[in-house]
Amino acid sequence: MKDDVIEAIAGVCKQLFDSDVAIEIERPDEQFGDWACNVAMRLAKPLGENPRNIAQSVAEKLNESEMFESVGVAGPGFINMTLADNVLLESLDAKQAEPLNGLKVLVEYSDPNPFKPLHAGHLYTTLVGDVIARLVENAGAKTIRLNYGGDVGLHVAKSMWAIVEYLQGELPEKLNEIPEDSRAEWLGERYVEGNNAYEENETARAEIVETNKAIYKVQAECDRETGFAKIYWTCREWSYSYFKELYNQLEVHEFDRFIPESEVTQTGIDTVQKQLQTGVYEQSDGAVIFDGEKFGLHKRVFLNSEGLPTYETKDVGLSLTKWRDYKFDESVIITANEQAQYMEVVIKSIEQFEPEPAEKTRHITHGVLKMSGGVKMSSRKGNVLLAMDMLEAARKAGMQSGSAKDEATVLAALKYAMVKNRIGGDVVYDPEESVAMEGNSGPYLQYAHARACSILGKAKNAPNNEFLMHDYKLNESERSLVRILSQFNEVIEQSTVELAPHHICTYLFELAQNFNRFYEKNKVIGTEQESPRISLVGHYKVTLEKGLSLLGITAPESM
RNA sequence: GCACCCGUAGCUCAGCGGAUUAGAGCACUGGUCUUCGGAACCAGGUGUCGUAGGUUCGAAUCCUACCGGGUGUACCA
Repeated sequence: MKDDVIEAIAGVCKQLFDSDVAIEIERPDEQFGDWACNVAMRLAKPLGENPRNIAQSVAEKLNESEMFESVGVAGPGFINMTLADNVLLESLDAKQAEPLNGLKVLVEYSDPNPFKPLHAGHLYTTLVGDVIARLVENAGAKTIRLNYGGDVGLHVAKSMWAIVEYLQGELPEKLNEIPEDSRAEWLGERYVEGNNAYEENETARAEIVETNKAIYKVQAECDRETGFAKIYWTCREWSYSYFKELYNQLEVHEFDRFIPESEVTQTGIDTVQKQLQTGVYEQSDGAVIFDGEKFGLHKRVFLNSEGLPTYETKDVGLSLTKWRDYKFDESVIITANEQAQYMEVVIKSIEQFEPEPAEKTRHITHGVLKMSGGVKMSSRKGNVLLAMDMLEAARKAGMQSGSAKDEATVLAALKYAMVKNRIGGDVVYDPEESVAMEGNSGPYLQYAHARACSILGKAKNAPNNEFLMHDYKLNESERSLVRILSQFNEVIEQSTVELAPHHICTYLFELAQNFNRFYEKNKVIGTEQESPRISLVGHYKVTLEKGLSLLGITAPESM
């Protein structure tokens, strides 16, 4: 429909002014019509004519078309178009575009580290990533969900050191004493101990550095026999089980692949050493670095003076592993803001010797999740808000308010609160507000859906567009609903292109409000207009459901 | 110091070149009130769009400087 409108305007401009200007149209305020165009202002200069006069002649020409109910001129020279009802109604059946059809897109997100607590930020990044992956998949891409995590490295060493201290030796059998349901918590406590020891105690620090090397050795030798190795593998498994437990509870899409750091480390090291010969990386103070300053970026260490790989090198290994295994068309990586400039350096370095994957990588960064009330979360301290705590906070708020008693509603509340803001800024999470029945919330939308279902359940006939197509004269609130329904595909497309799911939230909320207005004014069941209105309600129901599903939110028929 | 992100109503945010009235939600005040599920609808008003310049027919939106907050800036991630 949008293309038809553009074509019509372009035709008129050609005819009237012999002009080939690119036509752009936008959705204006409802009071101005369905579409608005600013060509007149753009043509004013080249034609040396008053924009309002130009607009006037274009509008007159457009008015001859049956496509429009009316075309007018307003303000400095806007051409405002109101579509004929039947054109608007037909547009509801337009197929959704699949801008990524046939492409292979990797989406990496969540990325928790084994041996470390799953904090609230992981929950946020997981939900954001899940929605982005859904968007990409919906756009027709072959979508591969990746989850990368550090099963080697200093943070693991800190935990392993504290675990061995706790067990009073490399005694894997003593792990059996840890109750199954408190393993994750127990591991989290060990990480905090190890981390504190590393910062406060020099002896411990030295031991942890040794432990770090020992872990690399376990990996290199595929050691599964020594006590130390057994502890490592067991606790690593505990971590992964716990991640999956959280994902299950959040009802996010399954990952196609978990890529542990250990799997890509060697590729990274080999690559960095090879490119050290070519001069991409260079020696400096005993370390191997990439001098990003040549590109206006930072200098970064890739191999430290101990010869061990840093995260940079592992990310090089990860990128090349992705490229080798998938030959993707696009690779999306979702992390917190703090990694923005770091990632630029890593990608810039890869670009020097393997430009294709580097250019096809898109890094999206999000802000920090905060709890309302201003409790900050520091990943270094032990007293952080954990992912499960947040889920619990949502559940508790749901119970207390009585509005979100079941899990479906709690998840809707939590997920919606996480994605309704533009990605990038910090997010302040307020459990009570998220669970609220009023306002811009997940439960509000679920209710708006259930309400429509209730009407549909009472109808004599199933929704059928035939009834709408036969020159049905829409009243004001009906037309308003049709109008916003017709915008769905554009909103999805915009969200997909920008990878900005919050647009969908804004849209769905407006849609639901619009429907509620329609609902107030128009009785459906048992009226003369029952059939066409049922079709309208049916359309609305499907649209809302589709939109929610893109956000990973269920749309129950009743609540 | 340098780099990146952010500063819009009391609070949480959308808008990111256009329409002499800058929008939502929450909170606050009234009303609709036996409704196809009132978890709804309607009506009320708040803003130097961080500050100051600049570009433009037109700026919350683009540019520059400054102020304020956050993050990053070599062996953590």
